[in-house]
This record gives sequence, structure tokens and C-alpha cells, in this order.
Amino acid sequence: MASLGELERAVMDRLWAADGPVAATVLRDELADRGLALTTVHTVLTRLESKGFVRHDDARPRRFAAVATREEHAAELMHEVLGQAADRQAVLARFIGSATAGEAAMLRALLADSD
Amino acid sequence: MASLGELERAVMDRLWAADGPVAATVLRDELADRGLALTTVHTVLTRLESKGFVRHDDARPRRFAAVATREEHAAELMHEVLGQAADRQAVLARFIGSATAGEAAMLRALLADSD
DNA sequence: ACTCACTTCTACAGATCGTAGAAAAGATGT
DNA sequence: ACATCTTTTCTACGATCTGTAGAAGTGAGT
Repeated sequence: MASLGELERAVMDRLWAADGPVAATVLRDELADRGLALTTVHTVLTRLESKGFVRHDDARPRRFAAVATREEHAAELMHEVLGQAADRQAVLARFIGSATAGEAAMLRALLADSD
Repeated sequence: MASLGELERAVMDRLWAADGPVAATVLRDELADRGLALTTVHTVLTRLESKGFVRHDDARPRRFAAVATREEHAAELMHEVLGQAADRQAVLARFIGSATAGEAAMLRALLADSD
């Protein structure tokens, strides 16, 4: 999966936080502290689209939305890292070994559920 | 964590596959299909060192070794992705939800062990 | 038709990465 | 000790990626 630059990441964060498609102007305003030009936001959105993270409708002020939720994205990344390793068991062992107690508990609960 | 380029990744793969520190010439030979100059290998190794992935001894033909094992590295990446998310539980739920049966089994076993 | 907002196209500077020559430093044979 | 060979470090350069935005194009309302 393609990785994200700093600004791209910030834009994705806003899209993920939004509860629906948002217009570029809204994103620019939400990122007002950066003082970005609207075209900058558009460029970033276009790049995020070509990376497959974002899509837009064709309404007139275009509305942009993340293709996956933040959680889906993170889970996908985790699977990608895991899948790349030859010895998945060893990776998972390390992963569990360095997980917090809370994380381990969550995992146990989740694995129990899916029985 | 810094990310790796294509060649950097290939070099790390060799270092991970090796069972001990290796000299630059060995790496160049292992990557012979790429026809790299020895200095190129050195440059990459130096960069990997500054990113904290590799270290070398001070013997005369320097020996390079990965700082972490491949599995540690992967597990770290997974934790990094997980840790970045606000709602870890949701990410883990997705992660488990899209895990293979084998992965789920491994996780159950690992979590049982650590009881 | 004019204007104004919105969108797309093009551009550019800085960082990273693949690539390696040039120069310096250390080992080796005689 | 010297000349040579190997290894290491320094410097560089082109390609790609990312942040940034101006310029040009398109559409919609008055």
C-alpha cells in the first residue's frame, strides 16, 4: 500500500473524522492553521484519490470521502505487514509478546466472540 | 519508524536471512542480479544505519547486521500502526475480523500461553 | 454575457532513494 | 618501506515523491 506524507495524513485524518463526504473548502478551513491555498487541498485530494484512499462524487462542489474507515485502514496495514512476513507465527508471537495487557484482553475478547 | 526503499528493503531481507553479520561484498554478491557497485551497497548500508535498522562492527572488513530480527521489525510496525489509532479496539476488531482462520488460531494459542 | 466559485493543469522546491565515482584509509606482498 | 589492492567514506546526481500554489479552464447564477 502506498504510504502517506504529512499533509496527506492530516487530510485523511479530517476525512476519517468527518461523518460524511466533505467539500475541499471545508477541509481547507479545518486545516486553517496551516494557511493552505484551496488548490493545495485539491492537489492533495487528487493524489489521495490516485493512491486509492479517497474518492469524490460529481456533485458540483465536489465532496470527498475516505474509501475506508480509519480502523479498516489501520487493520489493513497491519495485515499487510503481517502478510509480508514468511513466518507469521513468529511475528504474531512478538506482537502479542509486546502488546499491553489491555490489548491482550481486547484480543482475547474478540477471539472469543468469533467462536 | 522510517520506511524503506526498494533496495533498502532488499538489503534488509538479506541481512535478516543471514545468520550472522555479513560483509558488504557478500551482500553485493547476493544481490548480483542487480549488478550493484560495492559503493552502492555501502551507501545503502550507511543509510540503513542512520535509520537505525543496521549496525556494524569495527572489524576490518566491516560486518553489518540487522538491529532487530525480521519478526521483531514486523511486530514493531504492527504496534506502530495500532498505537497511532485512537480507537485501538476498533482496529483490533477489524484486524481479527479479516484474519485468516490460521491466524486466529495462532493468536488464540499465543494468548492462552501468556495466561 | 459576466462574474465568481470551483476544478483541473502545470510547476517548482525540498526530501528521499537508487546509483556510483573520487578520495581517503588500511592491509598485503615483496 | 613502498607500491598496490581492498575497503571505507565523501560527494554527487538523476528520479520520484510531497508540499505548495499559480494559471487556466469550466460551470452556475444573476
